[in-house]
Amino acid sequence: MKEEINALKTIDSKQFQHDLISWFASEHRDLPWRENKDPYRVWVSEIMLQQTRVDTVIPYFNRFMEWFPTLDEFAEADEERVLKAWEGLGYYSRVRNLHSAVKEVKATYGGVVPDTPEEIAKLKGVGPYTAGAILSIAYGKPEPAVDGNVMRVLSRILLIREDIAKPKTRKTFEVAVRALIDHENTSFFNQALMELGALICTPGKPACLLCPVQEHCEAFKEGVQSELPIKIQKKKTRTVPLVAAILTNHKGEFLIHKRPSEGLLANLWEFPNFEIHTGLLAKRDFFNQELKELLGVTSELGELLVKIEHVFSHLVWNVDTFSGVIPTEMDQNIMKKHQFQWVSEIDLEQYAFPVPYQKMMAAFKEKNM
DNA sequence: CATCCGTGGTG
DNA sequence: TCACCAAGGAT
Repeated sequence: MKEEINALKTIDSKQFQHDLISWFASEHRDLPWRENKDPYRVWVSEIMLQQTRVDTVIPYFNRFMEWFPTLDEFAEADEERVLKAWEGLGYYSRVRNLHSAVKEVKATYGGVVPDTPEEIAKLKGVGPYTAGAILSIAYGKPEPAVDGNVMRVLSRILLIREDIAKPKTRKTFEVAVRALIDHENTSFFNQALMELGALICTPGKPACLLCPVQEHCEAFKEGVQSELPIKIQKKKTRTVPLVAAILTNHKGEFLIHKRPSEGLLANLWEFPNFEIHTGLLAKRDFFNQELKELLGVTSELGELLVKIEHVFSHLVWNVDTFSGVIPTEMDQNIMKKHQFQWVSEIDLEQYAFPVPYQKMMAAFKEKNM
């Protein structure tokens, strides 16, 4: 059963384009990635903005462009620096995929971001939204860039009641955008839809009285704007108990561990920690049992340093964190094999740590001050 | 298609 | 306090 978008038959698309783009031209925010149309800058900004607020992205984007001003320079950057640029932003596979894709662009396309849907869609981390965003914003191609904003805005304007949580629903909105998009200004049109969603047509109570396309909006006519979009999703987060320790040696160096290359927080660094799968032992004893089994050494742990609860999108960590020392020498081969390193306090700054471990270190420094 | 993948802001 | 969210993509 194919849903039909009835409102597409009656909407005045030319007038809609004009009202929307005129509003955007005068009311848009001055954001750093809007300084020019450099496809590389557009690309980086779109990846950063995935599931992430504008205010959060701005400082990261500015620093990223200082560190890696051009596509070529980013392609040559080393992995550790790349992860450091993303530290704290979350969804770290975004930047690993971006780095991989940029290297691909340099190698295959001479450093020029491709401008066709077929080529750009092949790049790692570039899905339907990002492909459309780069093509329309940087290259003026009439491609839809359907994100959460666009689905919310158009679900109201066109009275589309499909569940936007379902993957196939995006296709319905792509059809709508193709029917409405201004071929003379694809960049402003797509950005304006998103800007409208961010500033006026917001999730809770949209500011319809300020809306430049109010007269085109079916939901406003019916007074049902707050009921749209339809979105049903379930949420079941499991809680994972962990025990962690900030461990130092006689030189005052810290023991850190590089996480696996796949899965949660891939390739980032952490302090030694273990998931608790038995309640039989005291947490401190459990930690030492696991550490002994893994690295062949025993730590001397102090009192509990801090309890940390960290909420991810799909799970919760409960981490009991200790501080302690490892008084004995450790086998270099075992350390290397399991991706452990001793690093000085100064050198810790070179490594990318996810937020929960930053909290642990903050507590450690507070206590030892 | 459902699940995995971060973080900080908000009512 | 807590559910919901914010310019999604990979598997």
